[in-house]
Amino acid sequence: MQDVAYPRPIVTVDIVLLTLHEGVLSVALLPRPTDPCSGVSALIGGYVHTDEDHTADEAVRRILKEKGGVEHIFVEQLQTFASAERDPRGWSVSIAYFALVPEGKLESSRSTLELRPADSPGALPFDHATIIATALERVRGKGAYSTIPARLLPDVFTMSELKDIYQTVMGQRLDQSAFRRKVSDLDLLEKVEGEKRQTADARRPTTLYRLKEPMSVFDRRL
Amino acid sequence: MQDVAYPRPIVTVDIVLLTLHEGVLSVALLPRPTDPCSGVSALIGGYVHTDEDHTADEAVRRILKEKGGVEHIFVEQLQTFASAERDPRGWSVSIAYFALVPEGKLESSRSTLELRPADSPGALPFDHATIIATALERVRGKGAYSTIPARLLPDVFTMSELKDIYQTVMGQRLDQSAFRRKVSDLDLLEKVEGEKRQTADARRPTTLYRLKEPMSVFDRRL
DNA sequence: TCAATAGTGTCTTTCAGACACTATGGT
DNA sequence: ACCATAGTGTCTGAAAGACACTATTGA
Repeated sequence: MQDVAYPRPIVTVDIVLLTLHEGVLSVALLPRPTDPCSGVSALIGGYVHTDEDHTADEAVRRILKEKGGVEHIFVEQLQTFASAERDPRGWSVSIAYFALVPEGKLESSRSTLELRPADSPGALPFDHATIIATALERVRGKGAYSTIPARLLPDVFTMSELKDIYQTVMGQRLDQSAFRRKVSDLDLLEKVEGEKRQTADARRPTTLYRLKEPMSVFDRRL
Repeated sequence: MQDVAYPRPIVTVDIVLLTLHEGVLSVALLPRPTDPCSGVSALIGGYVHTDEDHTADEAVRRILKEKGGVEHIFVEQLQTFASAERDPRGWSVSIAYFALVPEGKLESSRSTLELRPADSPGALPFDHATIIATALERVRGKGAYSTIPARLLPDVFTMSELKDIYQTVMGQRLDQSAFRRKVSDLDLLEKVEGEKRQTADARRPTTLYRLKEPMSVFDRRL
């Protein structure tokens, strides 16, 4: 590490905030307030504030709270996109993250956020379309081997809802019986007392569950 | 993205260059030429040269060639480490990569590089120990589901050597029969004509193979 | 009692792991 | 002929996927 002569690149974080909207895995976008592509919908993101953010993760949590109105949600680093061409302002580094939020938690900020299907978000500035595609790939790839998809559900949910979320995220049908078997073998859930029926069209009451661990990875697939 | 007032962080890339040395998965280190921790062994890395490197990947390839004397090897982005504390120079971003190289390709630069067991690299400056641990985790986690470990072998190798590499990387014994079956099911290899025996102590001559694709990922484990 | 989901049981196929076996050719 | 490695065949158990079956209760 010699030469400190090189100009420092711009450093931002960008967040692919995913939620389930009308049964479709969707990404939350925000109109850009400033400068390049002002007013155009783009990923939630911003500069790292070197005075207040100790880490990039903290910058992400701050930005999610300030600009997205959400906190205490699942966040994971995705990949870093760094090149001379991705931003008209010059050499830039985007430390990209993805985050999952149950739709309910977005209610307060629904007026400012724009939800688009994550599969086909339409045209986006910079390389944001690529970042979203990468996030989807990660979520789908890791989904079957982790409790990540469950982070799109509220804290308490039914077994069917859990199965449905996995089906939606993975984009494939799952067998109910096998799903139950695997979930209980893996010992991921704990029952919530005071069981009651949830979905309007269920006749028989359903057991409600909650995740035991905030997040777990396994090597069997669900 | 408002406020451009915030000072820009330092941006570097750091590379966990792994190879097999005396049967042990090892990491290649380089004495730091300058400033903080000058002379101390650390990961191969450097500043992004915003004038000549178009992307972070290019910076990595340049640095591997300049400082490690290797090129045309497997490289993959690992994770980005970014915080106010990881470097005494201030808020810094390290875009970390890992790379795999067959030991033979290191010969020319063996005099400058220091090889240490990747599992226990000893004390290292900054957060480099954490970066190495993260790289190992990735290589081991992804190893069983990809041809990544094969990148530690020369282009041409025997089935036994391939199995041995997987065993070493994964740190567990594999069944010869099952390994052969899976590798041939997955259709990863092509035979190399002019087969000959390689390892000194083999009686019967062995078929030599080469990877069909530069890199592939599957969802069965080897 | 019927509709609709909750939840269980079982069969078949596939794969992993273990291990015994045969094949080869340099020494 | 020996023997260490190359390479094959087979058995067992676990898990995946498919699907039929029973259970429950509001309407």
